[in-house]
Amino acid sequence: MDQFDCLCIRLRRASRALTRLYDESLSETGLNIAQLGLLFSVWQAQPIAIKALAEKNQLDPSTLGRNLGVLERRGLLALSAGEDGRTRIVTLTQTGMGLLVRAAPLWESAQNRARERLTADGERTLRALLALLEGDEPDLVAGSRESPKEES
Amino acid sequence: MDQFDCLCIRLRRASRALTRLYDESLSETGLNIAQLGLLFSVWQAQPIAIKALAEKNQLDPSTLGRNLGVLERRGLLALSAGEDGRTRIVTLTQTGMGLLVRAAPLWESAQNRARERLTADGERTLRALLALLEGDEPDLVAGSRESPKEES
DNA sequence: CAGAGATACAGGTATATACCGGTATATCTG
DNA sequence: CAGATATACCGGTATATACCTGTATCTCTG
Repeated sequence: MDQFDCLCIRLRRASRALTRLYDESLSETGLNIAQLGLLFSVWQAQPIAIKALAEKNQLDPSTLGRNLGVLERRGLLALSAGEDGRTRIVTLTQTGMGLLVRAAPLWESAQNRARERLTADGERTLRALLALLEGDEPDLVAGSRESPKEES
Repeated sequence: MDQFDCLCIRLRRASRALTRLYDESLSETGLNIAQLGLLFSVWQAQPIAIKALAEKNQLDPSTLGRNLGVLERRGLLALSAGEDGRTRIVTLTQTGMGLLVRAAPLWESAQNRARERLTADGERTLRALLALLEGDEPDLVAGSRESPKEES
């Protein structure tokens, strides 16, 4: 029972290690992988309210709100009032889009380094397992890539 | 290219989700899964210096130091000076040991819930993949459980 | 043994993360 | 339409995480 043998602890440990790997690749952009993922997510979904973006990313809305604040202060995205007066609408700025483009090859390099640590087969399985853990539709082992849209 | 298709982002998302699952099970103990893992790790390795414990857990030493501080303030573990005047030695207190014992069944319940989301086969593969990501010896696919000791 | 270098930690700063409670706005109901 | 309820967000609080810098201690070298 080395290291607790706790799935969660192991997943957290792997998550930290992998985060360090990606963050290192991204360092020259001043972004970490969490921020890059958020920028990308906004780009995909904009304009989008905080709540919806939080669901899409499985993040607590208040957590997401603060994370967005960091990126807004750097001028990478904009928060504006929605038609529904309660909501705040997130969009990417030109600066944010530019940084996203500039970060892309660095991200790819990190992704490749990560892949080197996984066999191709292992990677496919990992994706399926992560989907399970994330609570997606149990797509397991299926290599079906083009799910047209998440029901969000 | 749903959701960035970034291994790191997906791993982080899964880590958050799984953490919430375990934390929920542990809530009545006032511990989260990170703290429980730390207590367990101390129990296994005590007496141990912060640096060594950090390596064992693949945590930044300063991060670990602060995390230990939280548990020390709750009286769950003790920090004392080592023979080497630079080091601080961590040991579990009686209270800490008691809480560890009390938390065990709750942790097991969480672990079982986590397993329900994974097939048994998937779990074995996940472990192997996590080992890869964590940089352990590439044990992949081997079901060998009893590795006598980590080289730490 | 004295000074140089290495090591272990503490603390500053910043971000990520979650929960809870408060406020503003929207929607529903009588 | 007024009051009740629901929703979206914000800010407080706490913890997790990492990097960088400073300080104390140890070790090595001349």
